[in-house]
Amino acid sequence: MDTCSPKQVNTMKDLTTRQQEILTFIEHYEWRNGYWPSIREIQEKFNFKSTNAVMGHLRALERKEVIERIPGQARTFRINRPDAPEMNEIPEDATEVVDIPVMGDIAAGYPDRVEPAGEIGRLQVDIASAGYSSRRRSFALQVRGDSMVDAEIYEGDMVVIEPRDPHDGDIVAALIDGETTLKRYMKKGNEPPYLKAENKFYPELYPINELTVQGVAKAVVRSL
Amino acid sequence: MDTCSPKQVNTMKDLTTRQQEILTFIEHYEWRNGYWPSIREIQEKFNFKSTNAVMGHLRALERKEVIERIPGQARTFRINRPDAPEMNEIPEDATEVVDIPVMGDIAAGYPDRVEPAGEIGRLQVDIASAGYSSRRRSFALQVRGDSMVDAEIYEGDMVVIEPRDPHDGDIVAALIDGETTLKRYMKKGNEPPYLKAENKFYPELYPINELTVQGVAKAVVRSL
DNA sequence: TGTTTAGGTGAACAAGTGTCCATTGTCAAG
DNA sequence: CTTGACAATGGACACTTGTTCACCTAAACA
Repeated sequence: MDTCSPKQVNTMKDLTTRQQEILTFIEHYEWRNGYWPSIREIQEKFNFKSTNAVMGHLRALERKEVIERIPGQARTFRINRPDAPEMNEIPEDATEVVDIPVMGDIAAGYPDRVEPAGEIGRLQVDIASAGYSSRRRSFALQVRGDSMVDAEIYEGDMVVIEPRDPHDGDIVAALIDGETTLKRYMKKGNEPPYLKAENKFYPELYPINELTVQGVAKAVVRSL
Repeated sequence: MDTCSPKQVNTMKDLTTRQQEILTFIEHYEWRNGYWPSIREIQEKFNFKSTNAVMGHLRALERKEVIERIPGQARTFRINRPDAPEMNEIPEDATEVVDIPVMGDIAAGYPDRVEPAGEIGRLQVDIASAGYSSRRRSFALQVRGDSMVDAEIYEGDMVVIEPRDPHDGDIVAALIDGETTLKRYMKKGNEPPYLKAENKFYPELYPINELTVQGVAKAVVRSL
């Protein structure tokens, strides 16, 4: 796909060739090893004399929102792949399928406290059709409550959730009053974020803390 | 070696309950976060007062060849799952899964006359979650138009269609004016059946003949 | 000509993190 | 009773690793 065109045509966004190389290495490393590289491993791969060379590129990638990192913690990358194709442009290899556990009884806790046996089923959605970006981590929830009817999500729907930090406008799975419900995540500028129900009969605002948001909704599946 | 105790039946191999818990946590953590936990994060999760409690269990898991680790390196796990399903294949405990072609340009003809090459993608939904009843010949459609907004089905949604005779109240894929749209199939008693758009701005009734109805909608999938 | 941006060097620090030692306790098997 | 596997405490050490500060080069830009 990406042939070496003379122009500075980057695969995604406005990544520099170097930045793209770094990103590719990180992705490949994880693919091969199952865990992420350390800064110094990246340094070594590119024969940098200083770890700060790597740091600079990572900072750039973070600024361009291509990757996410947990400050101070080793080997913790997250890659934001905007390669989730639009509905109409499903690639040829779209048969790639992800197996998603349906966490039915999630209300009492967080996903990582839910026993695997707690699944009420499994949902299989191919990457393209569900807007899947990372093949791990995601799970599905069955919607309880009517807090999102104004966003056309109804009780009983299955929502594919990808655990990641939300951005303004995302629909998120939020733990409120011990129950996981869907809310719209709103964050304007430097103001504190808040959650908003898409139902005119619900209170507009909800309190939010670090533990509230469990993930971002990527797709809806409804049985008729 | 093998102490054939009558009880203590562990999920896999001969893992202790505690070891199984640790393993499960590690797997869950990675599945949720995309990277592996540190020793101290495991310690914290289980309220151990010492990291060495974790070390003991990890050593045991390594000895039993359930996990692998790279000595001295942070957050580098490998999990040997003898039952690990391939990325694309469906685990045994999953409900039956159907592979559905997404027929994008279906308006001009009937589903069974459409070439497989006409697919714009594939959708994989398991039977339970999509209310799938028959695995034959089903296909998916991307909704164009707003004829079903009052039934909470919107433009861009993917609808799983099962070709069969409709019953009263079913949502059907109907060929009207050379385009496939969704309509509600109505048949009361001995009266002739008719189709009804679930949009108050559309005409209520549509003509119907044998060839009009292409199938019955079984599920909706929507990307967010 | 000064300024910005990308890319990089070098060195040092501090927090994150894996590892190890010595000890305690429980419980089932021999 | 002894032995060994399992479980856990407590503290300490040293390597791994992310981070930062100061400084450099080159190209692009206005």
